[in-house]
Formats: sequence, structure tokens, C-alpha cells
Amino acid sequence: MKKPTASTIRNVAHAAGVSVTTVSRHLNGRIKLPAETSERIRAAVAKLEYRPNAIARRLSKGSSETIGLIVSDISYPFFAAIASAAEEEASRLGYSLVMFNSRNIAAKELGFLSRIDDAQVDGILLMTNHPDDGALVHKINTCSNVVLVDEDVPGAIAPRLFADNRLGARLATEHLLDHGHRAVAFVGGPPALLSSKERFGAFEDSLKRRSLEVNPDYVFFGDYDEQSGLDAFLRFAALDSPPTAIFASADMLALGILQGCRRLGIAVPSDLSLVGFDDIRNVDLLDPPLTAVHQSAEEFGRRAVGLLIDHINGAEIPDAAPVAVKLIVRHSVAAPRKAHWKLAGNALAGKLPPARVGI
Amino acid sequence: MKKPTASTIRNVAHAAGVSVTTVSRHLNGRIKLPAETSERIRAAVAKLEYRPNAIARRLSKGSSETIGLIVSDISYPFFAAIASAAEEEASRLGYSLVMFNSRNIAAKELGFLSRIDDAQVDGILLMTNHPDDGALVHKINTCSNVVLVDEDVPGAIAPRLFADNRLGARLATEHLLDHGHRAVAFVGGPPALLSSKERFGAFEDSLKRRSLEVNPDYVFFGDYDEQSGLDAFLRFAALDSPPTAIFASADMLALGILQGCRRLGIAVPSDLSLVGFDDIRNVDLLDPPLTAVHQSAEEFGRRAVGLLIDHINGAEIPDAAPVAVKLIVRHSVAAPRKAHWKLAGNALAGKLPPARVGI
DNA sequence: CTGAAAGCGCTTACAG
DNA sequence: CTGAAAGCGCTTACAG
Repeated sequence: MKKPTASTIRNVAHAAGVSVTTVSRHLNGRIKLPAETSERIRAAVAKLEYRPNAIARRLSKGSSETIGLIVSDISYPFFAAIASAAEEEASRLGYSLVMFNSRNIAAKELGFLSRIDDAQVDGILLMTNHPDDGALVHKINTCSNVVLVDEDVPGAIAPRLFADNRLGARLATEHLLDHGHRAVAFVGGPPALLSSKERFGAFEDSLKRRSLEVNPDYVFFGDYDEQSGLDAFLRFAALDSPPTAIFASADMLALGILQGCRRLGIAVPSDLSLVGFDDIRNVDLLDPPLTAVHQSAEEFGRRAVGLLIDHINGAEIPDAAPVAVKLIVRHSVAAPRKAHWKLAGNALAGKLPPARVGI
Repeated sequence: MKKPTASTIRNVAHAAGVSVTTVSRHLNGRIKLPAETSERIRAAVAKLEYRPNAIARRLSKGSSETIGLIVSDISYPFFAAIASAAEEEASRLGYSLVMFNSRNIAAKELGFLSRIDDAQVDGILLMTNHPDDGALVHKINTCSNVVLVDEDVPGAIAPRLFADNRLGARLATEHLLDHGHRAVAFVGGPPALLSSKERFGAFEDSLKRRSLEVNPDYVFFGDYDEQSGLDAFLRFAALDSPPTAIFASADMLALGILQGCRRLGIAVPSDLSLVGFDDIRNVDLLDPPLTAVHQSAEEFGRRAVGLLIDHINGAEIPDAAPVAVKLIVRHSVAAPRKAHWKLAGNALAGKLPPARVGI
């Protein structure tokens, strides 16, 4: 039961001596009232501390001026930055934005998506990070007003906004190649994701363009987190000829790699060069400052909200241009050493992670 | 208008040949039906892809099994970590958690808080980061079911959960003192905040306990962000006798200080020792790895949700014990040099920030 | 222009 | 045990 204290539109109407209809219309600006009447309503609203019940409004109107953002992991800094920018833009456009943390669980994503059906939100920005088993496409295609952000769900009929993954990966790879590296490794996220596919694809192309082959030992796919970065590093470290450079296709992976280097005494960049992707806040303060492909979270959030609101308003949404990327050169890349770095003795004993599947 | 496709409880009732009442009660588990009847309902639900409209339910029930979390800045890593932990615990207890980014704007906090009034959420975890002008206390005291997390709003009648700020600050300060520092500075957030007051208070006490005085030149209050850290550093750097150690009462401040050191060529810890507060993810990878007071975001999120749900259920909430803290020693603290570090010539020209108010 | 009334999709006292 | 009906607090066709 509602608290008995909250006053309703009926109370206001009664206090102002007009009908509920009139109060509603006046409050929604659909009517122009004589100054005297509108003043009576204003006074009643103030006196009763009346605040329209948003739930009731939604039920009858079917819309809420609210948009949702489903994020797979709010503690991933790049995602949090997108969320923050999205909120700011939504607010600017008169919407409120609510965020849902799905922890990358498909069932939660579906549940949050259902909020479109009952007008809890008018639309949703979906940032997923796992392959779809079909349920997601189905859901997206039955509820309108979702836009896919950062990762794709293949088959979904919805506007999309992605980064320029291919260009970013090419920039990173060529930067390494330009420094003379030939033994360069790739660390990716879940292989089924668009970002992984595109970044790996461009990595491969960049090598090919220089008549180089991808060495399967130098490719690792995991999750987009520090642990996977560490796992990748340890696998590479166990090789007879470890790579001299790594393209970590997400900064969190690079952080895990750095972690591994620190533990095993490998110096970056003199033993091993490293470039990241995302360029999250403060990577310039790492040891060493990380060279990384920058993508603008601000642009991501802002444009995604714009797309969604246009979509809600029924506009035809053209394919969105990718979010721009650029390489930020700092100090984690140097020319390769003459000799490969090798771990002393059994430094790796017991540290090797289980193998992960390739692409 | 709702999409015509969404089916309602009436459709289900009709298809199953029972009343709406029966369907509702059955779906809410308030009734035990003959297997045959419940099977008919199940079939109807499946066939019509019926999903209860949560908005309608809220309007009639007045509750939503949803809790809200208002965070002043979701891109602040420590807050994002709390949010993440809170979501997990809420989910475990059968609630869904929605997050609101207030950008530390009081009006937004008030607006989000109002969602308790219309049952959009059953209760709210409030993380604010600015002094209250009175509106917040009033709001909190008129809507039940809010718990204050991380920072206080004085005068509010609500359960609270704070870190052990005093102990944390003491640990940090004594660590510096134990290394022989006497010229130790304090950098705080907004001086009106509980965390600032408590951390500064304990800093002061720790000095006093060793018969040391706080040097007003060594105290700086700003915001809890990198910029303020940088500002503080630059002010200290302009002093004739700069401090040999800084207690940055938030990691983001420490990051700004590190930024300043890098720009001006000051070495940490040999020129300047530094300890942070929060111990956010990956500060072990900084240059140098940051010594910091650790507070558990996981514990914060988990316990805050527990408190709130107990509160919603009408339990009497005793004063919560503070969230534990501990000092994590890494490599940003060393013994002070014999001589004070000084900047060469006019290295600071044009870089000095405007003065900020003291406590 | 104004208002009485129906309706949004549920839940739940109340009566049978 | 079951169901018809009222009610949650709004909005909005519809009639006056």
C-alpha cells in the first residue's frame, strides 16, 4: 500500500475546485488556463506537496521518458565511462537514464529488455559481451527500441553503434611492426564477439600486408579481463620463442599482461612491447605508460543515446558511422631485442593456465 | 499506447477458462490449484507469451522488488565496484537493482529519491558527495527506506554504512611517520564531507600523538578527482619547503599527484612518498605501485543492500559497524631525503592552480 | 473550453 | 475455493 500521506491529482483537483482532467491537462501543458485558475492549481500543488505518480502515468500513457542502459560489467572502466556520457546526453535531451548491470548473464539481459514491454523504459541501450544462443535476437526483434552498443548480436534488427575496430587494430599492429617486431602476438576477448573478430581480422591482415604469417602459438582468446591477460602472458612465456610484442585488444588484458611481466621480471618495453585498446583513464600513469588505441567513451555514450531517442521517435535510423579511434603513443613499445627473452629455469612451474580455444 | 501484441492477464484467464483473480493468485503462488487447472494456465501463459506487466503490478501493489542505487559518479572506480557488489547481493536476495548516476547534482538525487514514492523502487541506497542544503535531509526524512552509503547527510533519519575512515587515515599517517617523515601533507575531498572530516581529523590526531603540528601549508581540500590531486601537488611544489610525504585521502587524488610528479620530474618515493585511500583495482600496476588504505567495495555493496532490505522489511536497524580498512603496503613510500626536493627555476610558471578553501 | 467516465493491467478485499 | 468488482493514480477520447 502506498503511504497515506502522498497526495494525488484528485486531492489537487478538489483543493483547486476544478476537475481532475483540468489539472492533468494543465500540468502537462496541454491547455491554457485563466491566470486565476492556474494560480489556484499551483497553490494546491504546493500546499499538498503534490508530485505526479510516475508509475500511474506510465501505465496510462505507455511511455516514461526514461531509457535504460544494460551493461555487462559496470566496473569495467570503459563501460562506466560510456554509461556516464550516456546519462549526460539523455539528461540533456529530457530523458532520465537508468543503468542495469547484467553481469553478462543472458537471462538478466532478457529481463531488463522486458522493461520496454511494460513501459518502465522507452528504449534500451544494450551492451552485451557474450555470444547469443538465439534468445536475445528473438527478444530484441519483438521489442522495439533497442540499440546495440559496442558489441553486435547477429541477426538482430536494430540500430547499432560500434567502434572502428578494424582501423584500431591495424594502427596497433602496424605500430608494432614499424618498430621492427616480427614475433607479435594477439590477445583477444571471447572469440565469438564482433570486437574480437574484427580486431583479430585486422591484426591478421596487417601482418599479411607485410607478407607475415600469424603464428598460432601467438594467438590467445579469453575474456576481456586482467585474468585472461595474465593467462595469455604465461602461455606465451612458456614458449621456446616467446613473442617480442603483444597487441592486447583491450586495456584490461594489457593490465593482466603487465601483471605477469612484473611477477616474472620481464621488462616492458625493453623485453616485450605492448599496446592496448580502449585507452581507459590513467593508463598514462602505469609503469610503463601504456601505448593504446583510443576510443572515445564520450562519443560512444552521446551518439548511442541520440540514436536511441531518434529510434523511439520513429525516425529511420541509417547505419551509424563507426566511433573513431586513434593510436596514443606512450612508452610501452620499443624495438625488439636481438635475442628472444627467455625465462630462467622453471620460473613458470605451476603457473601455466589451462589452454583456451582459439578462434 | 502499449503495443497491441502484448497479452494481458485477461487473455490468459480467458484462454484458460478461469477468472483473472485465479490466474493472478496462482501466478503469485497464493493458491493451490488442481493440477489440471494449473496446467491449463501454464499452457495459456506459454501460448500467449504472457509476461506480467510490472508497472501495473506496482501500481496496485505499491511495491516492486526493485531497489535503486544513486551514485554520484559511476566512472569513479571505487563506486562502480560498490555498485557491482550491490547488484550481486540484491540479485541473490531476489531484488533487482537499478543504478542512477546523479553526477553529484542534488536535484537529480531528489528526483531519483522520489521514485520511492511511486513504487518504482522499494528503497534506495544513496551515495552522495556534496554538502546538503537541507533539501536532501527533508526528502530522506519524508520517504522511508533510504540508506546512506559511504557519505553522511547530517540530520537524516536513516541507516548508514560508512568506512572506518578514522582508522584508515591513522594507518596511512602513521605509516608515513614511521618512515621518518615529519613534513607530511594531507589532500582531502570536499571539506564538508564526512570522509574528509574524519580522515583529516585522524590525520591531525596521528600527528599530535607524536607531538607534531599540522602545517596549514600542507593541507589541501578539493574534489575527489585527479584534477584536485594535481592542483594540490602543484601548490605544494610551489612551497619553499615542500612536504616529503603526502597522504592522499582518495586514490584518484593520488593519481593526480602522480601525474604532477611525472610532469615535473619528481620521483616517487625517493623524492616524495605517497599513500592513497580506497585501493582501487590495478593501483599495484602504477609507477610506483601505490601503497594505499584498502576498503572493501564488495563488503560495502553487500552490507548496504542487506541493511536496505532489512529496512524495507520493517526491521529495526542498529547502527552498522564501519566497513573494515587495512593498509596495503606497496612501493610508494620510502624514508625522506636529507634535503627537501625543490623544483628547478621556474618550472612551475603558469601551472599554479587557484587556491582552494581550507576546512 | 470543461468534466464525467473509461481505461491502462494488475491485486485483493469482499461476497457468493 | 472461486470470481465479479473496486481500486491503484494517472491520461484521454468522448460528450456536453
